[in-house]
Amino acid sequence: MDETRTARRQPVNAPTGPRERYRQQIRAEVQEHAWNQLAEAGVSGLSLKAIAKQMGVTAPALYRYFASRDDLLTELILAAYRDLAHRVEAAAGAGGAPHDRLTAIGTVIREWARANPHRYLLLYGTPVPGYTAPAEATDLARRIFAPVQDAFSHDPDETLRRSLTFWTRVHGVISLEVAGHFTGMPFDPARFFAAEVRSTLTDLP
Amino acid sequence: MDETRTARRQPVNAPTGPRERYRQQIRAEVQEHAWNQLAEAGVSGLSLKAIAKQMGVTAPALYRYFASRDDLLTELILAAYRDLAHRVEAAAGAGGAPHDRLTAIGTVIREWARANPHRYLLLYGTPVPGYTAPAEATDLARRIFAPVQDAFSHDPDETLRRSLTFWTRVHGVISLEVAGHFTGMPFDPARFFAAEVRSTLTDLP
DNA sequence: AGCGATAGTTACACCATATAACCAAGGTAA
DNA sequence: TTACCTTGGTTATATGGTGTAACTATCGCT
Repeated sequence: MDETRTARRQPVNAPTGPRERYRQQIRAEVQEHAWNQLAEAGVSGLSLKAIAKQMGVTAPALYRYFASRDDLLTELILAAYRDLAHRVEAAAGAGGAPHDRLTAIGTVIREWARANPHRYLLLYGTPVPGYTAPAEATDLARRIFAPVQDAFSHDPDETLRRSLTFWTRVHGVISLEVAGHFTGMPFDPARFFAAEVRSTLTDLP
Repeated sequence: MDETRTARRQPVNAPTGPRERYRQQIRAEVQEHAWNQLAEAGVSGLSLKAIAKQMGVTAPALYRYFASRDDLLTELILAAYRDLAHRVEAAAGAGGAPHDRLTAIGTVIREWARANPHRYLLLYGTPVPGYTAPAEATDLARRIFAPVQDAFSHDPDETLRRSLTFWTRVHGVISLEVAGHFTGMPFDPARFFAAEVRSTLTDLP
């Protein structure tokens, strides 16, 4: 292996040439189109061929950038996890009393889910058939859950139970809402969600 | 139209000849195989061709029984709704105090969901892309929700709020559990679910 | 200036849905 | 009982998806 020659001029982990820049740009463009397809046709409607057509290239060309359709899907999932994790951490990091932080966390999750229903359902909805999440996905899932646990850390014996309660209740409302199971029902999901978070926090000391 | 001739001997709405019996039998057999495929490969792995192969016929033959893959899926969804509706109604119909009925309802839903995760996620998970539920589906969904509302009917002003709270909390735990989001976490989902139902009922007078 | 890696192409194998046209058989009625 | 015709099955085909192989052109780099 003559890696030494390249390694001498480049720190190996930063392969940033014009080619690599172009590559990342194409990858980003593919993911952009993929999100649109996902929003319109769902995960089963995600088609590399259709994306290729929209980009004006043939389908096999995209296999230079993503090993498979599942590979693209994995990257989309990881990107969604990262996005949500950042927002949750930002909401929690703003400080304040634990209950205020939790309210902020719940709010930011719901708003993110409403803005990107397909993204939320991609993470917490029906799992894809034989797909197994990569390690980074579970790491990110933990990072999203961690601020909740942190806010309940004053009583270590009850931290997990309270965190789970908060999570499952928040998810219960959001998932049914973004899946459209509230349509036609005479109530305001936003008010209901706020009330649910509030009552959860007062019931969980 | 010469419908009069056939209508004279048969009451039209009961077409029960040898042909019709065979037809229903084949339809049932297809749905049987479909459930297995659904359990193994998810909704996107449901393949008419594969079912046909398992049944020893060619794929186009099945189009005599189901107009399309979506049509088959619709029937599966309706069958799942009917099954769950029957069980919930049975659990609620057993009588007892409202809180006992609600506990029975929650338990039966969770057990049904754990026994048929794909069925539960088919009803309450990520909705299929362009698919719109038929009227009977929404009717059945209401029938499942009705016993909950009935158990909270003592205070009409609060019935909907309490019913929604019960539903979203039950769904929050079950959906995350059957989607596998609890795997690796150090707690017992059954105990947690029971505690969540109990605390919900004591918090909702 | 020229070498070599890389992005794109076409061609193909495979699988899926769905339709059309055709054939065989079984139920039904005279 | 026989003749009809409805119905279930077939093959052939159009369409569209994933993914691989082989080839070509071009662009970056030395």
